[in-house]
Amino acid sequence: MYRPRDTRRDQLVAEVTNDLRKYAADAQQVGHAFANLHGLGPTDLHALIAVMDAELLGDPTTPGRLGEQLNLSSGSVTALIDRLERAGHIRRDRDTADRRKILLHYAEPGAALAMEFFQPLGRRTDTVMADFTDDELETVHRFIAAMSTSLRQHRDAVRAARPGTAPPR
Amino acid sequence: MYRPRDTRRDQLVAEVTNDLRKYAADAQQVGHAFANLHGLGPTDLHALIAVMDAELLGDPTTPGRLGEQLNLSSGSVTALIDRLERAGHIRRDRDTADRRKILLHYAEPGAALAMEFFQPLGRRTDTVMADFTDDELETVHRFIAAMSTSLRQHRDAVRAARPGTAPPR
DNA sequence: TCCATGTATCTCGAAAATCGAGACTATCGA
DNA sequence: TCGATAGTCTCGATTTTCGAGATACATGGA
Repeated sequence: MYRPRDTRRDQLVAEVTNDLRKYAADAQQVGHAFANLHGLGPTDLHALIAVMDAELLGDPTTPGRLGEQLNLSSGSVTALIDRLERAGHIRRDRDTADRRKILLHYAEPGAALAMEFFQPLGRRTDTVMADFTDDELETVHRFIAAMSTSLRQHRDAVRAARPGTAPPR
Repeated sequence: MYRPRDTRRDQLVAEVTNDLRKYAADAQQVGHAFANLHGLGPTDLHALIAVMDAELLGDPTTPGRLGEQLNLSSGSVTALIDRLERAGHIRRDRDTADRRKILLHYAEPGAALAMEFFQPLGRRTDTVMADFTDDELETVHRFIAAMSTSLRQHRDAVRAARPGTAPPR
């Protein structure tokens, strides 16, 4: 079978694949920088992001869900939350509806630090986006969203094949 | 000053920003799935990715560089490499040019597992890319590369602002 | 050549994070 | 009300990481 190589198409696919890997690595580095600045371990960083994400979506996490996301045992989650609460990054609130649950909220000292850290980054990314037309951003949106979907499908397929890990909820 | 809200533009920017965050989170989940499948901790996973990346670029890492990337002390790096070597994922080779250095290579049992895991994902992403024209992929490439650059600039700016070492955990 | 200095990795004891089974409390359905 | 279940926490054991030396090789100058 004939497989054309070195076409523009091949090169583009390779470049985009590479871009994605590099982007993920760079994002991680930025996270690391933030964590180091505030004396946080890698787990603490991921936890903060998860808590913030959930709160932005209007659906605060609980220790249980956090543990699933980060693949931590319940004991580790308790220790983790203790740490973050002691450091002033998050706050525990009991759910008024189901009083077994604890809702995790971003607390003030930490939120302010995060703002200070990420605001300059936001300005940079705004500048980048200014170089793209609406239609181009639409294309980017379509692409990344589709890639995300692929990732999730792959993850679910893998989990289904080996029922060792927690299935999706 | 008048700031238009809810324009298509605003919505696009918000969507893309959200896409990027979600993509990073999904990629992380996939990594987690792989790690769980093979009994690897989060550090081990990052280390494997770094080793593989470096090798693909034709410039194998060393324990020292790995420690910098993962923010690990030299002692932890040694333990980490011991672990991965014992599990058959990587291999130590002494550099013939500078015999103080150790070059880290992907070893066979681990490489095969990674292939098996990621090949289906590659097929999925190929399918996604097939839905985009060359020009669209070019746009995506330009966008992600520019975003990566922003991330690195931000990271460097932050590092420059706070020289010296990270505060203690 | 020889020595001083610097770089790269490893050793080892102490500290920290994580695990996992069990306890405790709250909720929900019968 | 009672039993089953869900969500979180406690605590001892295990794993991972830290960080200060120790060791080995490299490099440059006297």
